Amino acid sequence: MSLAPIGTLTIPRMPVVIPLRTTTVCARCDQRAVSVCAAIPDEDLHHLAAAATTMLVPMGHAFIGEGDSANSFYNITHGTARLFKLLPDGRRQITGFAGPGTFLGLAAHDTYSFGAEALEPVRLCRFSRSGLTDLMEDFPALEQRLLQVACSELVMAQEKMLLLGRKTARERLATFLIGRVSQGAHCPHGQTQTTTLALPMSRSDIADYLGLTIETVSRTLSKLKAEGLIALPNASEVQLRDPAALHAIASGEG
Amino acid sequence: MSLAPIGTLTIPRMPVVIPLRTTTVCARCDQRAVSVCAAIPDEDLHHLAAAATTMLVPMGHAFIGEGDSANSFYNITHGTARLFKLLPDGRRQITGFAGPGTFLGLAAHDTYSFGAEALEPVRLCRFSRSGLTDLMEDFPALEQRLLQVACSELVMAQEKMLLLGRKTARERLATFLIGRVSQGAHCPHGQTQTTTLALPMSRSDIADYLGLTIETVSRTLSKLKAEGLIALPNASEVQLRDPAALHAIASGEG
DNA sequence: CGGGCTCTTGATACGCCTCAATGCCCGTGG
DNA sequence: CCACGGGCATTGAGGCGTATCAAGAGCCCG
Repeated sequence: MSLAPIGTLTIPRMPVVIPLRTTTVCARCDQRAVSVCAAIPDEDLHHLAAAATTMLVPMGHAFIGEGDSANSFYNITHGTARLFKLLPDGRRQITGFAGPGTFLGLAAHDTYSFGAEALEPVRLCRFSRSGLTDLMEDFPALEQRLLQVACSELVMAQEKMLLLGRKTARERLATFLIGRVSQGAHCPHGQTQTTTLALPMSRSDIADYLGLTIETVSRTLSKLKAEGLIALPNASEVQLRDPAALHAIASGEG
Repeated sequence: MSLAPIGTLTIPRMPVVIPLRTTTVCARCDQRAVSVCAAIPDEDLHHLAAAATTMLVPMGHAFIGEGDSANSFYNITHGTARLFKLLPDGRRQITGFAGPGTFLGLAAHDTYSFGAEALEPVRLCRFSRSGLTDLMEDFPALEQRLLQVACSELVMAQEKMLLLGRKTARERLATFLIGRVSQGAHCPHGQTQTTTLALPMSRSDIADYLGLTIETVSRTLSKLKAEGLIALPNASEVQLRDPAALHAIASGEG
């Protein structure tokens, strides 16, 4: 198997996705309500299931390669993936983290303009390009839904441009943390008043997401901690002690 | 009229668009072939014309306000506009320059997530939200076209994130110049071998587009000029003396 | 309990920003 | 037609924020 160096890590190249079974059960999918699949009415679910294939991607493995021909679309049902673009010398920009309910593949013409790797073990539904096209013809609501999704992505992309082009490291981290809350990254055992949220990604991922280095991410988080705005129980968890203040910083008023 | 300070300039707020006439002639529109309107067949053009209103926006004036309720969609037929987002303290990120054929308004939910101002005198077609919705119901091809446009915008947005997050000033300028070529910003009187392209935007606009300052933009252009990669006949024109080298720099190999 | 990893922290360097002055272009008015 | 003035662009000097280089701390897992 060929290996592609990503920072200090080597990520196995495709094909690495593991087909689980060809009969996908959409009726029992707990992500259907929040995903594009909600556009298909209950009585027609068998059409959807026929077009989809459930797959499992091991942690750390790629399932979309930047530049590969875009033959498939994906819908994540479990786990988180990082989406990214690379420069020839290895510089990486993570364009987003895709969690359950996320539809992937819109940002593609003939080839994918981004890569995708599983941050955690990822389960997803795969649709062939032709299969999805057929579905869209039969269910116009699906196409409307995809347009909504694309518009929503576009709004987030512009927000991200503002962050990368004009915000300071401190503002970027605050924006990232506040954004995680609205994305529903709450920690399962978060019981207290203060919002506890999970960071399934490494500092390196956060850095490449925010256009910074791991050192700056670490330093900035430490500073926010010293100021009492956040707490860091461990490297993969953050407690927001003062969400209002963080929000102010994120929007450029801090 | 209320004024909003943008840098050293004051931009008149809406309403500033000037309705030209209610009867829009789509059949004679020279932008139809390249715009979303191409999705409407010739024999149904009267439906399109009925839904559209032609408008003229004076140079420097705003026609979309960030945060305004998104009641309209626009299709630019002449001139160039800048699209941008602002931070409370005035920091600005220009997300894109919209030229003839560009469809505007996709990146909107209930309110616009960006502002738009005419860089040059701009002529555009305005569609009401309901009017466009009706058109999409009658002409599914229009919705497909909008989805294509959205996907294309998404690809460009991700490219821009890579630029803002990971490229140097030199690489950003090279990317900008090369990008202008493919956007067809060739100078009308560009007759020589070397590509001459027009820069209708100010250095300030370029800086806010690339996440830099005007000084860095100016310095970097001067350096590229000193190296013989470009020529600067005047402030609003650039000649690409070595497009190949610029392309290499833009993609991170320079 | 050790090895290897990520994360953190420190010292220094560099690229871009900020502040400031000069130059250029172009429209205006004498 | 040319002198003047204002705005934008260019160029220079210095400072700041983040990157880079380097070392140590914490954590996970065998």
